[in-house]
Amino acid sequence: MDKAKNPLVRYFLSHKHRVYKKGQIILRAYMSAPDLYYIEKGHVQVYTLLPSGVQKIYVFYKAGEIFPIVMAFNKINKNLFYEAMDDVVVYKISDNDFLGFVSGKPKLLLEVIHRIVDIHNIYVDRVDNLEYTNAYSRIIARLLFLAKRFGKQDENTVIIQIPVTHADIANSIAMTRETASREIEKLKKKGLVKIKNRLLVILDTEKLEKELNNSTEKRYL
Amino acid sequence: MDKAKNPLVRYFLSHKHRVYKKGQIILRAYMSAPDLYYIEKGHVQVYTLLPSGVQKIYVFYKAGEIFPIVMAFNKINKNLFYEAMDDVVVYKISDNDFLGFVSGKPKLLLEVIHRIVDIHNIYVDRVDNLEYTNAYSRIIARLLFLAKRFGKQDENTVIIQIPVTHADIANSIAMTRETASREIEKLKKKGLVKIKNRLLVILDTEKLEKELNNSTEKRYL
DNA sequence: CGCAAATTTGAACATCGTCAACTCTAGTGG
DNA sequence: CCACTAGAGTTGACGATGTTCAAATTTGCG
Repeated sequence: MDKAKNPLVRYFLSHKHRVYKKGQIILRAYMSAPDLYYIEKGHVQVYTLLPSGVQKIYVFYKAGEIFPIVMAFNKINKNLFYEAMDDVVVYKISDNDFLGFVSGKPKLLLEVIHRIVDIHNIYVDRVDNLEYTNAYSRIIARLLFLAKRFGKQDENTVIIQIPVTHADIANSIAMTRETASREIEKLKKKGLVKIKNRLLVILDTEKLEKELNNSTEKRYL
Repeated sequence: MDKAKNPLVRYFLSHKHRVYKKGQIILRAYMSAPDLYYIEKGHVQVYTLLPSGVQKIYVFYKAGEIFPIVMAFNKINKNLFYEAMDDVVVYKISDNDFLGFVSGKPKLLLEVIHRIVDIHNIYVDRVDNLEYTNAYSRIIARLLFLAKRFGKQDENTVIIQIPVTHADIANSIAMTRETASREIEKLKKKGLVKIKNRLLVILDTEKLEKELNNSTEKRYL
């Protein structure tokens, strides 16, 4: 997505920017038609808070993405928190401004479609992920997903460039922190992943994919 | 969605219709740009086949819906089967015809957005559903979802008007058929659901929602 | 009526959640 | 530069829950 040439992004960039620090809530969407944000820098996590105080994480967003773009076209409202995961810079516009800007413009509407489809693909992946019934497979699937979405090639390893804790991972795949910890430990011992500078590193993506297939053999093969 | 007034649906209807019987595969999407179908009558289930032969069900579609609309805008391809669940009538157009027809037309593009968002909402629900860690909650959440999407009010009960087996339900929420059976049995004994004409009937939606809250108390309250 | 599909049930076993205690790490301030 | 602290991660024991496999039973359709 070339920012300079993209009218939708340019429209966001023509507004005032805002800066958030790790842990700050950028948006709490509980009513309809919340403002829309373009992420210039950093990562944002979306979660709902269960009565227990446990976070149920839906998605991680990264620079270049717009949220919550689906809500601009949705009647359904959920009580969601959008929280900065590191230093974040966003540009904000109102739901009305956004709809006004794209309305009647086929090219922009097509871009909106593609952006919604991108987010939809993330959810399809989530469903695939959550359908694995054993914790080991779920963790591997999650790591492969994070690598695909946030990974940076570094020689023949992939560094997952997003500051996620074990708790974050666990909260996003219906698992406890302890189990996530234990399963990641297994992967470390097998030489499939490691930690470097507080970031997860996948040492061999192909091997990890094979491990995922093997781990589901009992049930699925 | 008023068919007579809807240009997109009218466009589908101007093509030849096709009829399928229960169990027939309408579409097998494994390459890009598959044809698009408008469902005039009946239900269609989408699944992938795991190496074991087990079905992993993604979605159930009903009359008035278009599939696979997201694929028209997607680079990602999955090996999906679209199978008739009962007598189905569809109208088919090619991916190219579809894109040609909507391109440059803001009103149609907006309708496409809304249709994609509707499907997206189903997946969001799926994720919510799968995040429940105990089988009982997962079953209840699934039944409430099916009731919302396929339910017909009948006095003060809701009949789920789609021919799903226990295996179908189980395959869509990462559970074995046996467990689904046992959990549904619990619900029957509690007088929350029953079977009528091979269809699931929810006797009291509010009570069932309360039951869902109670069943998650330990973990979430 | 008979068959195939769908469902039910039981018992043994594996997995994961729970709880509690402990260790490690990075960042803070003296 | 070190001590302190809060957050993050690790580990073990135990029990609850769901899977597995096998067998019996029910259901609906031709």
